[in-house]
Amino acid sequence: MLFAIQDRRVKAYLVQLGKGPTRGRWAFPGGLVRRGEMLDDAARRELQASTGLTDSYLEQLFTFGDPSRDPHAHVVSVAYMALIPDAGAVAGPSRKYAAGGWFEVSALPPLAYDHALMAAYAFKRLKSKLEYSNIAFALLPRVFTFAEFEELYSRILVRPIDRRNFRRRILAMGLLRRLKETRRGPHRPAALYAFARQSLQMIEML
Amino acid sequence: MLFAIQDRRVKAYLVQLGKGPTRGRWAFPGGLVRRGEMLDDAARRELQASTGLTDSYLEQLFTFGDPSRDPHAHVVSVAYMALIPDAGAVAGPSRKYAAGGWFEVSALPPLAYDHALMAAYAFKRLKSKLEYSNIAFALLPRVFTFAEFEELYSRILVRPIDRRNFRRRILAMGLLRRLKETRRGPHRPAALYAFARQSLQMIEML
DNA sequence: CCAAAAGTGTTGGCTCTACACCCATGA
DNA sequence: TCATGGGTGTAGAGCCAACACTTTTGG
Repeated sequence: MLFAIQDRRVKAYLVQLGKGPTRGRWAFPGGLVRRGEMLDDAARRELQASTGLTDSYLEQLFTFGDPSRDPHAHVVSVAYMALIPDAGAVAGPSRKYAAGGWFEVSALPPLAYDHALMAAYAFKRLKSKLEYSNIAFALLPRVFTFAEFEELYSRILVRPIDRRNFRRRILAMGLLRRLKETRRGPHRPAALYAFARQSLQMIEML
Repeated sequence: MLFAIQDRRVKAYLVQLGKGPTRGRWAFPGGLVRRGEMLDDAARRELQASTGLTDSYLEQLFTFGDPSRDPHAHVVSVAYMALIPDAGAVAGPSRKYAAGGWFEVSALPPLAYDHALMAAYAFKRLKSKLEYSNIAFALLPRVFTFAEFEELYSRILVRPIDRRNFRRRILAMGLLRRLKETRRGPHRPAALYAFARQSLQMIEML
């Protein structure tokens, strides 16, 4: 399950299934683990195959094993969540799928199998991890303004955030590094920030 | 992976493997999912087979799929954690295992496969869940004194707890119901408590 | 000079922590 | 009456939430 921010919205990448009874339905990309392969490696390989992405934050979520979840056979799926900073980096679906595209997580189309359940699970995890880790680093570009950072939080947590209190807390926490440069635009220039660490660290946050 | 409190210590139930190259090593009980079986059902069935337990809190933890974790074959294991209030309720190991017993989690014997990793993972999860849910209900009998409740927390969190502050917070939270009865002993009788809910609920706690 | 987004402080209430003594009972 | 564990209150500090105006720039 791949997520990214696009047009200031939280979006998920879905593929359209090409054949079989689920033909035409949308779903998260996935595939089979190979014999002798690590689960994480299999997840990375499938992600690369369906989107072209080679580097991204990847995390095991949950394992779904209801025998009726796939009408074909008893399939056990180990769900992974991947996060990327730029939805545009996705190459497009592999030949395996009829189409691929980004959908707002609050308005996903009907999904095949039990993927709606998976999506709910993933989004819940993302939300809670945002509150006690620096996981946002995986969803933002290397360098960003504080406003972008703040909006990410308000979008994922689905609640308004007090700018002043939020800024104070985050900066006191040392989560971000302030850069010397600013971003110039049609209005007052904004200071640029980067994450102090580009790897996951747990923190007491909100 | 089964955990319980015994003699005021946090303990895990281990079985001794009977045959094969891992003969004599201790491990968590486990087994194969049957075709057409739900994962949770399989976990319950294996728990029942190795301990006789039919009811207990059960939660999926994580899926371990390193192909080298089992020298025999590429086995993917979906780890579950079970919690019970009374270590004495375990019937003893099934014929499948040579022996079974309870071990303090801080002093486990060397474990087969990657089970030490699993144990660390489970204990970490238990610790953190204790802080933001009422999961303790699964580790305590129906009725208990506040001292027992408090000791559970200090044992699992591995830190001392201020009795007065802790009591105030927990009671204010409405997590417990105070019963009319008291437990009489060689000293001042202790008020008895029960959980307000006997099912998992998430709460902002500590 | 206007529009738009960036940036900044203070106060009151509340919560948390630190801390030590009295109580009830059985032996 | 003594030993043992059960039960309770308060004050000071720190934290958090609420709240609106000024600054900087480009057009």
